[in-house]
Amino acid sequence: MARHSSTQPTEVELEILRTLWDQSEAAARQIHDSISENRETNYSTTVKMLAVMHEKSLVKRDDSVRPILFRAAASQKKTQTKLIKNVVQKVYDGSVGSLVMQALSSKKATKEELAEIRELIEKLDQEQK
Amino acid sequence: MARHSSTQPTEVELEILRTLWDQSEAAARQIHDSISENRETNYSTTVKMLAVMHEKSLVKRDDSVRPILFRAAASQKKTQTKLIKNVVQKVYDGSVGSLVMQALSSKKATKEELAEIRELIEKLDQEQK
DNA sequence: TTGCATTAGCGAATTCTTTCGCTAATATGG
DNA sequence: CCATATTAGCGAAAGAATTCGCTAATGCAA
Repeated sequence: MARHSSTQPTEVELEILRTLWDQSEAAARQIHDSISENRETNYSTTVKMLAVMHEKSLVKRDDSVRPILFRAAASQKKTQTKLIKNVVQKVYDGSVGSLVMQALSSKKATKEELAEIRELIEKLDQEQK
Repeated sequence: MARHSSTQPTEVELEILRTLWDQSEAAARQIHDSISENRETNYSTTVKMLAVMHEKSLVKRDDSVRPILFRAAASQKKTQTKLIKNVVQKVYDGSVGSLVMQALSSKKATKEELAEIRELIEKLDQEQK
């Protein structure tokens, strides 16, 4: 039955989740309109994906109301963390440092971001002592 | 024909690429042995994957020698960069800073890594001035 | 209520990835 | 050179992810 235990969201699923994180709660129609901005797709498809995602417990649905409302089952942060861990594992052999280095040098972060990161590093440095 | 223009390697393809980056050049057999450590799979499958990857131009092959030797078509760094950009785009709305912050705080980097990162930040800071 | 529009659900088709059996080609040791 | 093992290639099947047509259910406005 629950054939998808440790469910990494797929491409389309992620797009749907993104709009849900944005809107916190939405009906199929809104979700569809939202992802339609990037991806040419059919309302039916969106509805189906929502069904699939509900199967996988990626979304929760409130069908006590019409139209049915959807929410992301996991927070954006949690999901991101999982995805990152996955990438780090898959392409950086588990070395977060490498990922960070490369991310930083390949695409510039803003000044503010850099400052923030620097602070974080101070803190981490302390902890490690 | 070339139906895969901007080809993100898939799961298995990545594993194969990883061993190629490691060994720089290898025959199907070696590659197979290498990925067999993690993934239960068949020699035929590996050979087929190599064919597919050649189709997609993910690997180059030298068939002037026997056994045929394979190389990754793109460097590890280039591929990693693409993958990161992709993730950043998909899950962080293009904000490298967010990715870095989260990566750093979710999984600890080593002391050395932190030092390195700190240095990099100094440099980036300078450049931005 | 009735008719029309929107929402929901389902099964089947499509596309992409991964798998493998089977055969052919090539190398190797005796 | 022959027998046997290893390597290469191919097509088809199995598995996912994504798509959509069609129908059913529900809502809404006249």
